[in-house]
Amino acid sequence: MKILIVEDEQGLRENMLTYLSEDNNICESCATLADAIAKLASYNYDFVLLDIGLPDGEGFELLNFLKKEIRGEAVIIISARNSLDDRLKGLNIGADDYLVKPFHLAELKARIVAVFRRKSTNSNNNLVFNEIVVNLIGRTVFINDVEIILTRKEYDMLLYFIANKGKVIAKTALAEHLWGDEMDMHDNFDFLYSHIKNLRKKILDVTSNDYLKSIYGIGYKFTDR
Amino acid sequence: MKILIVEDEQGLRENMLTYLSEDNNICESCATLADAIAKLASYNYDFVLLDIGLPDGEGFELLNFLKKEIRGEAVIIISARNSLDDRLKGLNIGADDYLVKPFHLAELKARIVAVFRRKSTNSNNNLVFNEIVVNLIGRTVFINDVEIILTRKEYDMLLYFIANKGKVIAKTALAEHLWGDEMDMHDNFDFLYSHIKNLRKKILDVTSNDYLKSIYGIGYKFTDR
DNA sequence: ACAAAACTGAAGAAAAACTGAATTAAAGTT
DNA sequence: AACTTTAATTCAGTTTTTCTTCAGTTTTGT
Repeated sequence: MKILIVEDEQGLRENMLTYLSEDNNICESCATLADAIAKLASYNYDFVLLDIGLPDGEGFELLNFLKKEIRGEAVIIISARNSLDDRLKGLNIGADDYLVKPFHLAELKARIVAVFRRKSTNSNNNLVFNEIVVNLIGRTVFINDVEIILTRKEYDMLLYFIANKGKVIAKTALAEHLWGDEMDMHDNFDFLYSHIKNLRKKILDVTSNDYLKSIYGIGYKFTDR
Repeated sequence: MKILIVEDEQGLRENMLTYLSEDNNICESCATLADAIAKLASYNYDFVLLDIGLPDGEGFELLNFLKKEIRGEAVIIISARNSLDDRLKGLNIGADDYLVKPFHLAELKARIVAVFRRKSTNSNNNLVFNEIVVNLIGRTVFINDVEIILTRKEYDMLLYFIANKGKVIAKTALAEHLWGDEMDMHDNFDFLYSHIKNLRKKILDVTSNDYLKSIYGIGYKFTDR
């Protein structure tokens, strides 16, 4: 999962960054609204963890920005304020959840999983696409009730594909989602090809359906037809 | 937004009706399953706010009805029951959100907006021209429900044609759109002809209508007559 | 009927994608 | 901390797909 942390309290920010990164998420962080908007303009994230009280404005402004652009990022508001008004304001503008400081990092993690699950429309902790079942909690994948063992990158890739099933995903977008902005892939997608190949093989070993379609010159599409 | 409120508690029903109507929604209400089904049969709504405990049955039945009919209405369940089982049941059958009584009307409103946003974000972006349907998200093209597979140039071309349907498009304009201004095509349009030919063939294979008309000396026109 | 424009199929060139194996890096163990 | 195991990345060679070119054919407007 690719997460942007917007929080000006340095200690908390770094704690979140460390904690969530340990869980194999691609995390980036910043401390101001301006930085956040800059990052959101250039990259796609699955999640934005958004503090309300920021040095250069209220987090709500960012929420408005995302709403106007009709973006897909899930937003969890993090705030010391617990009034009903603030909660409603956040939810009205389009936040997916609201977390009041102080909180346990474990709870943050649980909420991230819950929101992601809800966004993907299904009920329990599983993300399902035909015979493919991804368990978000255990990071396990079952296909036709056979577990397939995936590496980190393969798992993240599959999750991204299933979350975007049916959509064409550009190689650049995929690479960016998996590696963040640190990766400089000047026309070289060898590392991507390599993981794609391995994931594809593992899926094909237990399925006759080639879900992972290549779109020549563009990227990939995960679909059943 | 057109909203149907299904709730047997008179006080709550009228409160919701008043509150949501103030917000420029068209609201109608009823108190029984039977009435709700009658209304849904005759009118289209954007939203159904559905109480579970009704005098003549459980709201879940209505949910099943809607699901079987594959209707587009968003459903928010309203219930005094807060058990995980009930929540899951509702969400599994296809509700979009679940609200536990008692609740603030402001929160109801926030959820309606949130669900609407989620729904409209997920809706696919299609470009349609007669029997030709181009799905921009999936980068697919269906003609009479048959998928035709296009290369990059062909797809871009078709998109440009449909975006400019009925208009005459000069070859130079088309070439510039597909290759940019760096292409030096001094009177030689062979490369264009080649792609035109291929696209035309793929369309003609599944249609009897020759959409792609040549305008001698000028270019092309994409039209159905 | 003529010349210009448009079309066609096939072939070669180019770009993109894939593969297996080797190397390097990271994670996990004792 | 040294060692083992696993995963990620790089690389060179191969295959696939698409793009472009070209020579010959057909259509079009005058």
